[in-house]
Amino acid sequence: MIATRTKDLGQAALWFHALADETRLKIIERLLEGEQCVCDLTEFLQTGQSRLSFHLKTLKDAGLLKDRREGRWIYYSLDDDAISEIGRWLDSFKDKRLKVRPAAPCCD
Amino acid sequence: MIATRTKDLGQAALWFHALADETRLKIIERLLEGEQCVCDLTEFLQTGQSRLSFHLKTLKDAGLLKDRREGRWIYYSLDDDAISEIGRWLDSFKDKRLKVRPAAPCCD
DNA sequence: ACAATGTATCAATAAAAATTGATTAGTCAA
DNA sequence: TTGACTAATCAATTTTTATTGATACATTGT
Repeated sequence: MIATRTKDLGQAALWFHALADETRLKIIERLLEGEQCVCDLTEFLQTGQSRLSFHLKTLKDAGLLKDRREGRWIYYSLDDDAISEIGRWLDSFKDKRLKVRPAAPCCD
Repeated sequence: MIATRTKDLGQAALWFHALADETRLKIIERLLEGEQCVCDLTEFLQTGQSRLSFHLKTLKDAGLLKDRREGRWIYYSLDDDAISEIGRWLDSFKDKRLKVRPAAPCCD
């Protein structure tokens, strides 16, 4: 269904946009090791608090991260559901790759 | 090695940026079916020639597409090498996911 | 209640990316 | 050679994102 596919593409575009930044990829790479509090990430990334907060929000809004407060600290972690969804989406993409159609001539 | 990893992240960010747009994803989805000439893509996407050309260039610059001229037409296709590279990169990412470290307390 | 700490949010600005229309550059056919 | 056609590129503008510094909010310890 066109509508569904379009919606999927929109969602995928959001995911990819969130991933299209080196700082955010560093965050994710770090979170692969497990949950981290913002203060640790700040130190790890050597960046301003406000800037980090912005990127964390970007990732969270894209559904890639979860956060949880514990006392004054906030811990971020990867959202495993989203990660799997992305994996599934990419697989479905790969599937389409398989059915190659005969070369089309062009423009008519 | 840090330097290498950083370079990889930079490359990945470029890939993801190219993928972070619904129009470009539509192009790729279409190219999964095989090589297409620009005129076909124009019709398929129902968009302006200049705009399409911009997005094709974006994808090509990211190394995701190849093009080839045949007479007055230019055909675009997916660059399989790049696609595999992305796949491998994602797999290496997944691998890191496996070695989960014990939960760190926080900030000291 | 107050001060200190960790983090989000806001407002202003800067930087990057996308859109549009016009122009240019190849290719073909008459 | 001219004209028609396909597609890239350019310039101007608009839109979107990112950065920075300031401020606000929640939590904790005193």
